[in-house]
Amino acid sequence: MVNERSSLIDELKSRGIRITPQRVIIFDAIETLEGHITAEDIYREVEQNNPYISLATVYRTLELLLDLKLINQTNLGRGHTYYALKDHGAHHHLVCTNCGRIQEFDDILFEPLRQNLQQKFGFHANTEHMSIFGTCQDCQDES
Amino acid sequence: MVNERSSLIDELKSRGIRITPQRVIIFDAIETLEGHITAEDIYREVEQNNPYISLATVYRTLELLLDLKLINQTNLGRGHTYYALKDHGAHHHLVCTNCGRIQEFDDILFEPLRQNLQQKFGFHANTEHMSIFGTCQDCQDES
DNA sequence: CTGCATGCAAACCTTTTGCAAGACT
DNA sequence: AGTCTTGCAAAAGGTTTGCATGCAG
Repeated sequence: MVNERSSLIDELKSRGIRITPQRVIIFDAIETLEGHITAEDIYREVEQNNPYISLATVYRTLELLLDLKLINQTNLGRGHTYYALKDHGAHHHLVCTNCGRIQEFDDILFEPLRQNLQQKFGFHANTEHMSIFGTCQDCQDES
Repeated sequence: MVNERSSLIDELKSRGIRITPQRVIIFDAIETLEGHITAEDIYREVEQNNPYISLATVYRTLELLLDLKLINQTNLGRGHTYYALKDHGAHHHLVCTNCGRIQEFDDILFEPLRQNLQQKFGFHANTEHMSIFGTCQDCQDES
């Protein structure tokens, strides 16, 4: 019943954490969906393979992955929490507050600011997953 | 019953929007509290002057101010929505994910990144209210 | 006077939790 | 076998909404 495809599974196994069918299916869904997704997204994806996984299990699995620091958690908008695999690489998001579109940008652009914050405030910015709100090109053109 | 102190009131009046005692009190609270506050913060502040304003009215007033683009809305953590007056000046926040402390930093530090985003992606970053998560000096020293 | 705003309480939505039953190792 | 995980349903927390009443303009 255990599917070896997922790198998350190996990770859990190596830490001696129990592998269940539900977890395997949820991991698959997370890896299939990519990017930042909600618990609901995962639930809907999972339904296609196994209609009997409960939303509570999705949340509990996400919590597990958070504890293991294998995923990130972000609040991009109202009422929804978004999750993303960490090995997705250091990158940040430009969230258009008009159309909702999300673009990624590389961590390197963030480096100067990060250094400044470290120097001036002794603040160590978590550079793994930042979200910047604003207006994207298309929406600027429209107005 | 109308209190002229608030700049928000003038703003609403000039747009022909109805001024009510509740709105006046809520505006005062927002201006007194400053910074990013939750609906609950406002509600508690308001209680001191007038115990009979309902939470629903606070939310409806915040929605009104959002529509008029007089305030910003942000999600700093889980389950809470934060609001801030836009005229609070351009500044950003360093949120320590360890101790919860919030420091402000000036918009000028953000300028290089903003220019980069504009050039490379045509993305107009909303520079009014950014939050960066990380670890503050004190928490780094502890570990 | 008329329409918009308010208060109250119920509805909503997402997320969390208690508990008994079931599965992994 | 023993412990951890799941499902279900209920609870929780923040936010929104319907409706009758009340007030601003």
